[in-house]
Amino acid sequence: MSARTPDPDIFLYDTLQGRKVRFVPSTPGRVGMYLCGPTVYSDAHLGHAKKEVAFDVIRRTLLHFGYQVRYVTNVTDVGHLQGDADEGEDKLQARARLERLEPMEVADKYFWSFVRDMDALNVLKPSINPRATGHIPEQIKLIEELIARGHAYEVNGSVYFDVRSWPEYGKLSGRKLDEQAEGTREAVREEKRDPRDFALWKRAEPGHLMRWDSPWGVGFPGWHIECSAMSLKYLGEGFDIHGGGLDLQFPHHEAEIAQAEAAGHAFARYWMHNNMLTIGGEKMSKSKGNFTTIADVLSQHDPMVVRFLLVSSHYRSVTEFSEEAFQSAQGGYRRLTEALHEVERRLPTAPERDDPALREKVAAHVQEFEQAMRDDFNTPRAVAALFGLTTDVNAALSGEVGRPALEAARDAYRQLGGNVLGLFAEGGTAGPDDREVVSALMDLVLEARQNYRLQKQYAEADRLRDTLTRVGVTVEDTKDGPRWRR
RNA sequence: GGCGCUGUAGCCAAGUGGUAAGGCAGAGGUCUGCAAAACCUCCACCACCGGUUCGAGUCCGGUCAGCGCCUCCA
Repeated sequence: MSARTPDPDIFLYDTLQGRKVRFVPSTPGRVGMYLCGPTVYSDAHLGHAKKEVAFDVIRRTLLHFGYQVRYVTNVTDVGHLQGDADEGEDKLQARARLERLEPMEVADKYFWSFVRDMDALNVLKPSINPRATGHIPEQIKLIEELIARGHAYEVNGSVYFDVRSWPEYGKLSGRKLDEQAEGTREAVREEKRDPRDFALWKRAEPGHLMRWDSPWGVGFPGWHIECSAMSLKYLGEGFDIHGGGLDLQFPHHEAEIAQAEAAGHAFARYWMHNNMLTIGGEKMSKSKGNFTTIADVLSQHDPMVVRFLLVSSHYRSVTEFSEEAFQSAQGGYRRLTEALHEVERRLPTAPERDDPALREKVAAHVQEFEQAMRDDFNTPRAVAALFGLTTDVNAALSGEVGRPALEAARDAYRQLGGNVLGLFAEGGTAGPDDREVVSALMDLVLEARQNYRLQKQYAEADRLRDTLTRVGVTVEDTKDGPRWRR
């Protein structure tokens, strides 16, 4: 499947056009994707996980359908202020003071924390992972281009984008250029020609730690400019897909487009936005304080189950997170893995006989899955296809199944559930040595229990099983002998 | 207030006008020493009220409820 020609029939919802459109990359067979990454000043929460997994699945789907994908996602390690206008500390600096660290130590700490979370969730590493602080010259250059073209102006060492000079401002979010931005502080509003103008560069006040030289004096870049500069640098003019959270649509993405296009650069051709993750019906967010960090969740739950939960709803739908939803995901996920493991357990000793009926059913479910993913990456329908596959596979497994059909089933699980949805990462904290020891011990215990059972000493047999149950090991008696799992 | 989205079974969640996918939980059955897993069967007046249509969860209008963005937020 990896050598197939790129699939021409992928449809995705483009926020810019407000509808589902056929996806046609600018260069046949290749896709350039940019995703707005985290600001690394605190631990990532489940909302970030939803975004990262959503776009990871999109990337994996494109790979599955034969595209070569360059996936760029940034790290925002410049602390931005509370809005364009505020003075005082930025978020990184505030955190640094709290933790008695340098701002860049904070950035580094939470960057690596983010990397760990993503690894656990089986999110593929980005092709390129640029940091904002490493691209100050690129940002300055873009700002200079904007000034040269008359779309930006400098005031007191700060540079603002001139919204009124760019009529297309608002095209992504569908906002009219009526009066907005009432909340901007007076002092800064006076610097702006229009309250909706946004900062490209801010002069650094005396206490501000993160500062760089620029043509306009010592300062730091505005929030939006980094993404325009870095996406263009690594993906080129008119790259294919730009993604991010729905809450970034305005003003962040709107500003990104305006900056890039007003400077004369063709920008992203398709815009994709994931919806929010909610808890108790409300958006999980740092400012609301109703968040659960990824690390917290992973200390309690299997990361693959977390991923399964996220993938069980569509990326453009709100995902409700609750303990009950999680329990449900756990049950469903186990159903899939049990079937896959049974298929793989049988494979080495399977007869050569062909089972065309099962093979055809497997192929039909593969079709359903791919069709669902082609239709704006409809993961819930794709997951349903995996369950359909599982029902047919389990039914067949009640008898003897030949190797060709088992291989077809295994490939379906591995390629679709594994490669595309990313659900079957080989996790486990126990090292290979531990696993070997555990396996040997379990063989001994189960053998002992079988002896009790054969002698009808069920009390003893159950005592062994109960003890194992207490430590989280489930024992199952099957026609072929006992099995265990944890 | 402006713009936008959503309301589908106890819970989660799909749904391209033609008598409601899937999962979890639940009920009954098969299998089993008992269990577990698996399999079979059962389980929805699609928020409400109108309208369009031969036919609407799906289109249009209205009502109610909730949510998001407009300020940092994935």
